[in-house]
Amino acid sequence: MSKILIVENDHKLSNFLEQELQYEGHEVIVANDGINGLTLAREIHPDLILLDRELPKLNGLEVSRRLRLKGDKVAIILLVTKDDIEYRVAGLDAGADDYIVKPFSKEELFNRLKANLRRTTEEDPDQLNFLDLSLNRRTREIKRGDRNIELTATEYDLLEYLISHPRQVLNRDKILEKVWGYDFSGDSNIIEVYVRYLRLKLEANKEKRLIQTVRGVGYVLKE
Amino acid sequence: MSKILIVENDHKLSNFLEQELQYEGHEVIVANDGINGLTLAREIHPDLILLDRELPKLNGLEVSRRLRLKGDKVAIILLVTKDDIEYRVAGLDAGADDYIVKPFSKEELFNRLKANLRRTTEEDPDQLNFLDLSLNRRTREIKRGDRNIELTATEYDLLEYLISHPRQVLNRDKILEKVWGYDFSGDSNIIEVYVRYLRLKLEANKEKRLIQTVRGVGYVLKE
DNA sequence: TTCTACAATCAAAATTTTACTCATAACTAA
DNA sequence: TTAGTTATGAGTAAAATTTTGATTGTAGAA
Repeated sequence: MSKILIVENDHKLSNFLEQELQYEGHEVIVANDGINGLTLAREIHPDLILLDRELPKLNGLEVSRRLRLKGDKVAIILLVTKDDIEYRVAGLDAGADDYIVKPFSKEELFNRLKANLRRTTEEDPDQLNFLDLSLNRRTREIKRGDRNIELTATEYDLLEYLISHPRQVLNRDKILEKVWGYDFSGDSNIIEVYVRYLRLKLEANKEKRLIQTVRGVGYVLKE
Repeated sequence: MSKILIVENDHKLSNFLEQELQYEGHEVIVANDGINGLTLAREIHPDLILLDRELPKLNGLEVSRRLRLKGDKVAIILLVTKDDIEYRVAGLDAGADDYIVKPFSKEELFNRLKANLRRTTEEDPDQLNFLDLSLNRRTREIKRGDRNIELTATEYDLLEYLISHPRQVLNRDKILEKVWGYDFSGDSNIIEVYVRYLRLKLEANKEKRLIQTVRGVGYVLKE
C-alpha cells in the first residue's frame, strides 16, 4: 500500500486513476493544478506522483523541477501526450523518473507504477499488515490503527499465524499444530478462549471485528 | 491454445484476425455486432475478447460494461481508432483491460494478446468457477457475480462437490457418500433440503437456476 | 521462602447457529 | 388420474461457539 498523489486537471482521467489505484489498495490524493500539486506534495510526502505535463497555473515540468530543487526524492511519473515528444527528455531532465504516453492501458500504468514504487518503498519482510492491524516480527509490536496493543506470548503466536495467512480460513487442527504444537486435537476450547482474548484486545475501542468465526471449520482474518 | 472471441463488423479485419489467430493455434469465434458478441461471450466463455469500439446494435463499451456487470472476468481488449481518444479512458472505465489503436501491426496484436492472456490463464487451483458462480477452497468464499454468499459447513460441502463436477449428473448415493459420509443412516430427504437451502441462497437475487434436478437420479450443476 | 501478578488452561453455563426430521404441498411422467 | 418424486415450511434436537469463572503454574518481588 502506497500513498500516491495524482496531479491532473482532466477530471475523467483523474477519477478513473483514483478509483483504480484505490481498488489496488493505495491511498490516493488528487490535485487539479500545478500549484496545488506542489503544495500537496510537500505536505503529505507521497510515495509517488502521477504528474500531468500540461497543467493550469504551473506545468508538470516546473512542479517536478521545484520538488527536486528542494531535495525531494519522491518517484515522479510524467503523463505526456504523443505530441509532447520534445518534453519527454525535458521531463527526465527536470527530475521525473519515468513517463507514460497518454492514452495508456491499465496494464501499462500498473507496470510503470510497480517498477517505480519498488525503487522507493523497500518492503520490510518482518512487517505484517492487514488493514489497520499491524504486527512486527522483529519488535513484536502490535498496532491497531495507531493504538499500541500488548499481547502475551500465546496471543502473539496466534495473531502472527492469522496475519500471515490473511483471508485464508484456518482450521482448528492447523491452529493447534502451529500455535500450540499439538499433533492431535483434544477436546479443549483453548483456541476459542485465545480468540476471545485477542478479540477483546483488538476491538477494545469498538473497532471492526477482524477475526471471523467460520462455523464448523475455524477462524479467518478478514474484514 | 485459447478461446478467442472477435467482435468486429469490418469483415476484412475480422477475417484477417481470425486467420492469424487460428494460425497461432487459437480457437476463434467471430461475431459481427454487439448483441451477437454479448450473447456469444455469455454462451461460450472465451478466454479473451477482441472488441471493436464501434459496432452495430450495441457498441463495444456497452458490451464490456454489461459483461462486467454480470461478474464476467474475461480479458477484454478494445479496438479503437486514432480518433477515439476520448473513448479510451471510458473503455478502461467500462471494464476493458487494454486497447489497441487501429491500424495495428501483427506484432503489436500478439504482444497485447499474450500479455492479457497470461493474466487470466494464471490459474489458482483453489479457485473453482462455474459461469458466474465461484468458490475458493482457501478462503471458502462463495460468489455469484460479485455478490458474496454465506454458506454453512454442510451447504459449502455440497456446493463444493457440485462445482467440482460441473455438468455431471450426481446421483443421491454419491452425494450422500461425499457430503455426509458412507455411514449415514436412515432414509431422509436431507439432500433435497440442502439443495433447497443452496438454491435459496444462490438465487436470492433472481439469478438463473444452476442446480438442476434430474428426476429419478439426482442433481447437476448446469445452466 | 512466601507473595503477587499474570498467563495458561480447564470446565461449565449461556447463547447462537446448524443439522436434521417430518408432514404436506407441488410437480412430473406414464 | 395417479403413483412416485421432489419441494417446501416449520419445528426441534444437537452442535458449535462464546462467555464466564475457577484452577494451576510460574516468574519476579519482597
